[in-house]
Amino acid sequence: MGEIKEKAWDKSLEISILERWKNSKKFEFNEDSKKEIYSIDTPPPYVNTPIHIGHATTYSIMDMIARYRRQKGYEVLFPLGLDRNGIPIETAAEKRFGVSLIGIPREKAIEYCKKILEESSESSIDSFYRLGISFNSFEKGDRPGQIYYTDSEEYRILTQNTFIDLWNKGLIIKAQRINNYCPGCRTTLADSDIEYKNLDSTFNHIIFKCKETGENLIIATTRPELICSTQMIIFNPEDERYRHLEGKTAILPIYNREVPIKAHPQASIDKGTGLVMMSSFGDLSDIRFFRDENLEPIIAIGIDGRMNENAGFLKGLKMREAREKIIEKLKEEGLLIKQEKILHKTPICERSGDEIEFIGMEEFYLKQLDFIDELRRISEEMNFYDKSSKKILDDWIDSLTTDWPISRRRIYATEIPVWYCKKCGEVIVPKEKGRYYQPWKEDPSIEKCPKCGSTEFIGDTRVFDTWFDSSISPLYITKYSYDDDFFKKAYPVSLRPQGKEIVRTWLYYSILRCYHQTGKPPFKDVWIHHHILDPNGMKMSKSLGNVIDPHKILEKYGAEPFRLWAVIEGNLDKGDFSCSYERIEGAGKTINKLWNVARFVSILNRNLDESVKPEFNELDNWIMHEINEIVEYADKCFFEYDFHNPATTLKNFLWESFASNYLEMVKARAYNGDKRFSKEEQQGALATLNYVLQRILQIFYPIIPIITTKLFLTIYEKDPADLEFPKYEEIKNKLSTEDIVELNSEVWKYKNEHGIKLKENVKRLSINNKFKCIEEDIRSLHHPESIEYTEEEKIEVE
RNA sequence: GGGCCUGUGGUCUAGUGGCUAUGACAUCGCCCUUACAAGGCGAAGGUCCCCAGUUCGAAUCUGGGCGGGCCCACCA
Repeated sequence: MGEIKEKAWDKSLEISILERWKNSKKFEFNEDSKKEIYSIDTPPPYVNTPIHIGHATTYSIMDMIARYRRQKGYEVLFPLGLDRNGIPIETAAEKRFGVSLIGIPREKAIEYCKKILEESSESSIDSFYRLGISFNSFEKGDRPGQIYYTDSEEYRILTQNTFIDLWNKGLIIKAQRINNYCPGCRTTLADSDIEYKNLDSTFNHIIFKCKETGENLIIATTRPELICSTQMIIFNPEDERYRHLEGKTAILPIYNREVPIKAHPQASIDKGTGLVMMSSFGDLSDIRFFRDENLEPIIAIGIDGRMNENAGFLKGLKMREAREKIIEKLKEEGLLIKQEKILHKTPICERSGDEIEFIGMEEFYLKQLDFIDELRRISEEMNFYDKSSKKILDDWIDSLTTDWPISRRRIYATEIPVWYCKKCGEVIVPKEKGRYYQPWKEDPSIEKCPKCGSTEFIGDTRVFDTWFDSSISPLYITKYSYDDDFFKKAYPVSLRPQGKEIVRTWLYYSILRCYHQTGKPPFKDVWIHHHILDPNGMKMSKSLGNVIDPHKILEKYGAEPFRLWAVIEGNLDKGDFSCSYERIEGAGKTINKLWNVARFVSILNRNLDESVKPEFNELDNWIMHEINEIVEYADKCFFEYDFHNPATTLKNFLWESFASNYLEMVKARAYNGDKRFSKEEQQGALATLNYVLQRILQIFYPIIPIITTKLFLTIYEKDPADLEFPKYEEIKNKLSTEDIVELNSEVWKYKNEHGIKLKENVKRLSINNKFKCIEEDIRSLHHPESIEYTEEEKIEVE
């Protein structure tokens, strides 16, 4: 038994515990353990950006999950992965070194990316350490539980292996399709890479001619540069104004090409002039329209983002320039009769912010539309926390309309392991798995083309979409294709914790990819968290400049007030909540209260006498009963990833029931300075204090592990990490919390109103006879000259 | 345009049919009480967004309206 010396908890005390964890390797994953595995597929944070408050919060909660599961006897797999592939790394390198990675030798470009990765130092790892996150390891390596990089050879090999599998199963298609294309990143994008933004645009009213009647047809469009690729003019079938045009022909201005006019419900009567030019392609709806109507697209924008020969005099211009030029020309010729400013929901690239174009290109696709029913079925097998989050996934699956384009014309990512025969164009995918392929700089491992016998090949220069990598993290951490025995034990992964905003990417793609590889769902449980907002309830974003750096919070308050705040403030799987410095500070008060309660108990423990058998009274039974109710409640909630409600309950218990009421009433008995109590009664008080305190510390341990470890080690010389989660014990009690609180409150109120000091006497106390069993405790706290017991519930003080 | 969520004292929040609506922060008053003044006790503060309905009874259920948020979508 040790005694707590420091008068208050201070964040400087955190370091010794953090060091202890680091040095003891306590949380390392033991592959040989006989325990059931509980695995967590942590979201790999991007390495070149420091973690923000949302990361700090959600990783803290993941840590609570991991620690609780260890208390419950699981072997917990809790690795940290770092995402190091993709466009953000390239962009960072371009910015840092002032170069464009496109157009320079690829080796050089990769070198720049590696340099920026080295420089980015992994400050996030230090933040996780300071938050007390109990990852299995803080060292990089290939053993289960160690830190992994998504750009490591092992990870990239796994990505390529899965591609080879998919290719062999016929699930990869190479096809020329219309794609989302980002002119800034110069690559094809999936629908999930796109967001919509309200941008200013101009509605241009332009004169077309009807060939048969010679009348002017006024058409409003935001994309005049696409007149050259227009293949049809439509109006709504209900639109009286244009019904006579059905089946007639329109003549495009400037280009003088003839296109049919047709009634079609996609045109709405009250938009623009009611006449719409259908171009290839102004937006996604056009793509569907051309497909449905069997129209031949005229592609006018090239992969360099410039107009091509189909645009005639606009050839070579960028889209914006072309728009200006054609507007000028239309004005000159008197064909532009009106311009109005509108806000237009414009598809833009999530990464670069450039406006998306729709361009036909040959890309690799992973089939997904054929599997939608299966994906829905295996999604049913996973438990969602909170349940309502599953709808985000269902909605996304329902809205899929195309297969997943997985090839990107970029540099720093996993290479697509494909070569082409120079002579006949045959696609060559390597047979051998387990090697890292870089087709842009090496030859395939075959001598000659199986089709034409040619010996000359050309490697594909493209890479995979970053999600094609990160979607197999559940396979990687369970050593899929590297260690079959381990994989069998560890897959499916127990938990996927992730943000709601990447349900359509990370979660969805993980389900798709793992389904293709294993036929099974990747996870047992999915915990979807919402967002931490700024103090004004606004989304935090770099552009708004309202991002709160967790380093500042850690420096000011330390990890523990922050961690407690993260679960007290709200239920992150039920909704967003705001970050607030005052509340974090407020949580610090509870940390300090816990410290002092424990300190007080540790001081009272000087009176402990193991040789005396403790005798418990109804006050002791009451508080022991109460803490056991919380043990049971917390166990149930923690199991379902709810830390908020038990933390709130336990916090109130600590302040009210335990500190303000039980401790105050039992002080005299625990000291027993004037020997009013028997030795057995005194030991009953001390045993109860320690019983309750240990349980409080153990329930709080997953949430605030640093202070609870410190206290437990000092007072009880045990590490709570080595202890099981406390078991519920049934303790019969006669008195309730309401009884005790009401009694004390009435007396305190009376004394307060009558200017009587707390240790002074009151004349008479009239209380229900149920309190008789704790008479001495009541006497020693309130000092009544006489006590009357009645049948009434009413409490009277005089 | 569609879907989901949401509206409770100054601020945040609990509360899915029942006594006088929970708690925290902030405010005010009193108090050094053998741990904690980063504490204790107490007080003040609310038309539970609005309207209508169901019910003996509505913050809670239903319909409508207003406000806020998020996601999705083919508006030229």
